[in-house]
Amino acid sequence: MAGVSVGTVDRVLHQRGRVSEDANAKVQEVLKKIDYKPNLIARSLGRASQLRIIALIPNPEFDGYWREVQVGIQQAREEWSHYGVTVSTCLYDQEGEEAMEKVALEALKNNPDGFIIGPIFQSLAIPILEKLGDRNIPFVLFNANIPELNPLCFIGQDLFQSGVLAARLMDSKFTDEESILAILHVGEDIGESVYLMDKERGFREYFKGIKNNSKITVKSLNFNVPTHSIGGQIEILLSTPNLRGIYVTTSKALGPIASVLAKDPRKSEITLVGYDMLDENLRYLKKDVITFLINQNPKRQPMVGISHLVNNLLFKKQIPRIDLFPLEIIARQNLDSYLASSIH
Amino acid sequence: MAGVSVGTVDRVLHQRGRVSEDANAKVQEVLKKIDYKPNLIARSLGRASQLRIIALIPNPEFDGYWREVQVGIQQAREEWSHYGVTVSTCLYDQEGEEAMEKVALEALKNNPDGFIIGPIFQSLAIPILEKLGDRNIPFVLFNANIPELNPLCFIGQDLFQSGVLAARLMDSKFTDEESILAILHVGEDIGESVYLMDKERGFREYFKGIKNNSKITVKSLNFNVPTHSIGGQIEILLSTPNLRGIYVTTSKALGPIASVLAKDPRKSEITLVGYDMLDENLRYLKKDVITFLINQNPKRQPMVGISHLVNNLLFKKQIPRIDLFPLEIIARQNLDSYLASSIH
DNA sequence: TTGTACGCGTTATCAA
DNA sequence: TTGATAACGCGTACAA
Repeated sequence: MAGVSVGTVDRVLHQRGRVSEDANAKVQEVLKKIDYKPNLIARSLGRASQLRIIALIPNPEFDGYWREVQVGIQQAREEWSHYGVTVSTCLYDQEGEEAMEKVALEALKNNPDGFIIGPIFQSLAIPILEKLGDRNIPFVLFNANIPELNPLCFIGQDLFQSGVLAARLMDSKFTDEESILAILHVGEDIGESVYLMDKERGFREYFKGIKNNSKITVKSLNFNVPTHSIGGQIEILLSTPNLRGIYVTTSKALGPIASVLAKDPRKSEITLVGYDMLDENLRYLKKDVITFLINQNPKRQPMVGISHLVNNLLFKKQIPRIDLFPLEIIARQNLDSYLASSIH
Repeated sequence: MAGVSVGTVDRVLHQRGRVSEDANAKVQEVLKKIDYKPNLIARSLGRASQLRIIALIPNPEFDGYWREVQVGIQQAREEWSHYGVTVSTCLYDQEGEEAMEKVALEALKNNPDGFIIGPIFQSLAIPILEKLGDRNIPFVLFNANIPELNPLCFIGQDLFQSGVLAARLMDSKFTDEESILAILHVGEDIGESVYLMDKERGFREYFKGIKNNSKITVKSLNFNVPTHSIGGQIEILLSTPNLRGIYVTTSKALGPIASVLAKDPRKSEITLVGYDMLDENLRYLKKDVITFLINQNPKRQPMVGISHLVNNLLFKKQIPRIDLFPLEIIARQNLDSYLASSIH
């Protein structure tokens, strides 16, 4: 249309230089006239280059949340395989042979094009992310953010607001009288997990704005012990008079807590709110022991993260710096609709 | 790899016949060995044919719900434009020059490859769908289903369960005492809209299973009048003693109802539950006049519908007969997270 | 500074 | 019944 060859058009499109003013102008004009949009699909066809992505997540052996994450990574792998993208998963342990740093260094040897990382131990993650920064390897974080190390993008949720929402869901008929509400941080080192504090702050904030807030007492507890041995501590908690609600800030150990509560005669008066649609949680949601779950979308977080990486690295698209997921409320009554839906 | 030409492989892949037993076997074997998956991208590149889709929806002039639907169609149009798919929107009125049948017949003249239809008047839609069936033109329905005419696929929600959920969300501290709950069907001819009755049945069902159900009375009302003149009727309703909740079964006219309720001194004791994140609804959700919204995803319904159509017609993929969306609960506290999220 | 030629995986057409 | 070949939109290598 501009009377020049495809080579010239290509040079104009990608500003590779070596184009005369004249040709440039003619091409630009046509581009505008036809509102040219590149066909990203065709682009990926004609490309020789492969994109190698490393997904670095904790070993999900005994953790339903991270097992879901792994499923999401697998789905992303299939989704992008036709574009010449490979995604390798690297699992790390909290310490020992397979510690985060060792695993990451090993992965770096194949010099990959980008990382997607779920960092659960901040202090251990930082040196790695700094190294990636030095070597100019882009990375996307999900689940927990470390904004100072400026990831290409962060995928997660607004944790403060998540706490506010949990509080709202607890504000039921039973919190009308004198009430005690417990916040439970289970199974994570609270020092490492700044993000759990955001949830707690949000939770407390909600009740500041409520009418009968003088009647409500919020207590927070850290249960940093092996999951299977918290039964005793829960029973002590349940003996608290006027206990009306329990907010468990991680998906971990919600099941064990629910199992103890299920046997308590006061279970119908105690609202239990936690996170994520893990099998064990769903069992207790169906029995009305868990009142509400807030879905953190463990499967979609890495999927979207990988999709952002590909869009940026392969298709040179702009991607958001932060992508916060909706805070999905799951009750017994809408659970099936979430399980059945294909868009999930 | 099989020692035959691409032409032969193509014939095997698409079972076009005219292939010798021998060649067929050799190709099949290789396909299995390499776990062949077709590259949909390349397929759409090398295809001459265009796919023409007609979206047939009511004129959204004064209806926020259907305006959202239109936005979704527009997004789908952009999404698929690079695959040689065109989507034309046809609007119909309830009657007159632009009645559903006339518009549909007009659209048929360009013999399109498929339809996506939001049928709001069952009786008017049936003859059209029958004609499509006769002419073997596939169609996807959304919003309301008419299973007898076997659409290629139906996109929507479980309406009975939607009613159950609405009831659950109303079961708050205020329904502890003697309570009256009102179901409002607004702005639709209830005879045409069987689906509203499903919501009502679900709503009533919930309270059958509840402890103090003897104290709860559920009333249903049809407000089939111009939206702007229902103010008076609402005020009469609000004067009902012990009114504790209002469930509006359509997204229409939730705003006007909320605006009346907002001025009522008892607003904090009356739970108002309705549908969809329309601007007007969000205003009242933020003011705590509307307690919960259930999101029907007016934007995504047509998007997914069109995507199913394309996958089936262009890529010959299997698609579900029914695709039910999750029943998303929107409260003031998680509203922003839904508005901000890119995955929505 | 510009143009040509090829390849990506697939479909479609035509000749053998 | 089979195979050769052009085309789709793009990136890239190389020749002019």
